[in-house]
Amino acid sequence: MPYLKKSTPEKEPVDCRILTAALDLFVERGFHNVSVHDVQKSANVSIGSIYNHFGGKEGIAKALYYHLMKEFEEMIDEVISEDLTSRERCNKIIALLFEYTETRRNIISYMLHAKHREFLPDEPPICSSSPFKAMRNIVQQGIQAGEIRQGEPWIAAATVFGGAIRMIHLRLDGVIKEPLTNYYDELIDCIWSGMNPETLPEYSTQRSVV
Amino acid sequence: MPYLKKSTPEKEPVDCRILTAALDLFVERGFHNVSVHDVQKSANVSIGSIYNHFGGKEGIAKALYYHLMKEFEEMIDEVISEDLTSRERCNKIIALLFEYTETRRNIISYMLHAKHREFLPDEPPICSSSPFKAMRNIVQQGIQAGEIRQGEPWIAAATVFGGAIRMIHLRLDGVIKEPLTNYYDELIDCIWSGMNPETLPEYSTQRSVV
DNA sequence: GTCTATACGCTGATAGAC
DNA sequence: GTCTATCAGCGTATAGAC
Repeated sequence: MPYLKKSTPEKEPVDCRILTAALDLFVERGFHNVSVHDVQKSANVSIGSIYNHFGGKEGIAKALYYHLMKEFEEMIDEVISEDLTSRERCNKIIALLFEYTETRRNIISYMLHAKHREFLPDEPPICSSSPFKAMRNIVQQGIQAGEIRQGEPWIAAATVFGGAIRMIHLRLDGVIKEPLTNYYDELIDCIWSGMNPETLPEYSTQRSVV
Repeated sequence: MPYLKKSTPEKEPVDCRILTAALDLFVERGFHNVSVHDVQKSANVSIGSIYNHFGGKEGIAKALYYHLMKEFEEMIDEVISEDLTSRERCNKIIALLFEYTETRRNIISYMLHAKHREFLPDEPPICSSSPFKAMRNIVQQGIQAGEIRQGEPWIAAATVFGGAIRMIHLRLDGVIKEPLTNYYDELIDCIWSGMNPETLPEYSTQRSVV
């Protein structure tokens, strides 16, 4: 399960050390509250080295963005490549996102806030980037296959993934105290069955669709 | 309908001019890419005046945050004070949020991203702030009243409001091109009925619950 | 209370030795 | 490719006149 592989910080190539150090610092203090010197110290590299590899602080942020985006995309692609229904694919993506929110907190945090922080002015917003497009495509295919209820594509995608993304935000902000994985089954059931009291909870019977 | 009242920029008291100018600049360029001089010029005030009123750039951001938070809270309180069911209250809040996303874009944007931008380090994250708590309370009451399906409070709140908030983000990022108000009815239906294809669309028959 | 002019620290970036 | 030393500019904040 090599989704979003973690780079071991010691004895990695220089550019990897820089990126991992920068990731942690950016997420903890925020991009603008981190100086190149901070990254340099934290990564045990010289300033010159940083400028040689990435051309500056913004260069680091961009490289980080592209790198994580690519891994995210690969994760989605792997889910797509498996033989699953569209609904199962949606569920699996949510399960993976929850899992990585717990185990790779900073990666998820950086990706979710990348555009809203003020670096990367020329980059397209993350929600229009290709992994998110792929997620919307999955929902689209589900609608065409009759697995997901008919409707406007944006609304469908937002309804399927909106609750999960919201919970990730709440968890990252420390508002939700328990691991997200505890909430997975019930959330999945809410997504598909809705919040109407007439719809009976089903999640106790259809556990672990993943 | 005085929710989140707009302050007319001309001939307002000085501190109001500063706040409205700062709001626009902060949202457009990002907090850290705006200097005090920028605010000063845009508001037609002197730097000294800014420091007299707010004590610095962070002071402006905080005052703005508290001011908007208070108005947001009043909006929620007004909805609560009306004689509505919990579900209608949820719907109305979503309708209002959509409306203000279209008409007061910068206010919504600032509030949504306030914590994720790097100012206000000591402030509690916005999702744990009182208006958001009030929204979760409404959901809770709906569950107790049997209007909303039983379940874990966080999941219930995230499912009810998550899709809407997600769409607001997509709209603010320019990914969704149409006004959000166009999507209101169908989204509401998805929230309560779920994405299961067996649930029939109802929104054509129960329009304008607000 | 409002303004202008000024100070000074920090930070991104470069030069040049090794 | 890596490092240290150094620079230049920006941006916050203050001092002090009005």
